[in-house]
Amino acid sequence: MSAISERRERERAQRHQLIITAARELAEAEGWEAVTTRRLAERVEYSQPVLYSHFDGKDAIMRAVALEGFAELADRLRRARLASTEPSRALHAVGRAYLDFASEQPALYQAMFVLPTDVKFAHAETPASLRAGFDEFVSCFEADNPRRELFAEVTWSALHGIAALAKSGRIPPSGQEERLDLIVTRIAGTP
Amino acid sequence: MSAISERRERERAQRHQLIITAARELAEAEGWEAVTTRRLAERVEYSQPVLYSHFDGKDAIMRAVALEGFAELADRLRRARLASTEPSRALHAVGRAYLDFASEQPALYQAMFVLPTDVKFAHAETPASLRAGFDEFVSCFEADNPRRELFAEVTWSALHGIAALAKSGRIPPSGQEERLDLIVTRIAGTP
DNA sequence: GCAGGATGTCTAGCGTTGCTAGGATGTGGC
DNA sequence: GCCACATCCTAGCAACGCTAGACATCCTGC
Repeated sequence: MSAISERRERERAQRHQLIITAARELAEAEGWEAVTTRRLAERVEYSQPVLYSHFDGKDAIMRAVALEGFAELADRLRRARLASTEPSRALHAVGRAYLDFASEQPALYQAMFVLPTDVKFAHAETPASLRAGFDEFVSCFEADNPRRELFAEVTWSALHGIAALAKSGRIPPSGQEERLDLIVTRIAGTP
Repeated sequence: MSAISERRERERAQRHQLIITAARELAEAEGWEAVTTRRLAERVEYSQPVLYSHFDGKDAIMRAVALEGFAELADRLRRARLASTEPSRALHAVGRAYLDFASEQPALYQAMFVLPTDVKFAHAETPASLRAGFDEFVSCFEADNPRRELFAEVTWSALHGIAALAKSGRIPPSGQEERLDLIVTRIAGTP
């Protein structure tokens, strides 16, 4: 109520964000398997139990990181789509932005789309930013296409496939551009 | 050298396979996170250190399970391709066989294509069965298509994308058939 | 100004993980 | 029959996620 408790709440929110950022940086630097509650606590210069006063556990921290990623991804996809001069190239631009995001921040991408999660996808409780990111793909298809949601879903899935396989070393990371071209031209039907 | 040591070697090989099978069954029943060295040892009715006399650690066991999966998958894909009467439907048949494999044995699929691995893909040391599985996709495209390897790679990646996202609950598992249709018709170009 | 209560943080510890050292057991060869 | 060797198990290590309970600190009301 008082100014004091307001200040405390503010500090608490800052620390909350500090934990998320630290977890994200640590994961990006050394992978999620290196993100232990002990190391994370040391990094934010608090003891372990403090983490549990902010989050329900390690999974909840990863969830918070993923949510941050959804918002950033949606923003990048949106800007890529709007920046593409001709609409026929929009899907290509969005696809490249998606792949860039995945390769530039592999740990973040992993938390969002690979690791087990309880975030709801395609559901009433789906985070708005996640839905917004998906809608960027949908917007790349003609509004009168009754199957545009399906097209968007499959395009996204295909991009996820090459992103995931490239990250884990199962396909050479060098050919992503060629694969993107093929996916876009074949699925969007714009040769 | 003697018959006795031969028998011992035979028993050892049996136990080796027993460990792999037990790990696979346990993973399929309760997920890989439930496959601990203790539980696995209990299941094969030996003590923990015995596992380490056969494998270099838990990762090596998962690797052995994955290798078994590669052979089985290649076999299923091959039979699906050969069973399809018209060549134009071959890719569809192989794709469905791939998705069936992934959904019927999710833990096995995960060890093969999702979890971190040091198995070499698209490399000189690539296991023959893995290469054989990939070649089934390649064979679905015309031999005179100079980009058939790329087409196969992208088709496989797209199928992996929908398989992985469906398994982790990120797309509804119910629409796989529709997605398969779209991938095959758009990429193979056979409407 | 000072006691009382609430809030916040830490130390210490529990059960489990992957993995390993060293001792006990039992078999094979001379 | 005895020694040497191979095999296997008990016991333990460090690190993991997570939590209970003690300690300190700060705000409130008299």
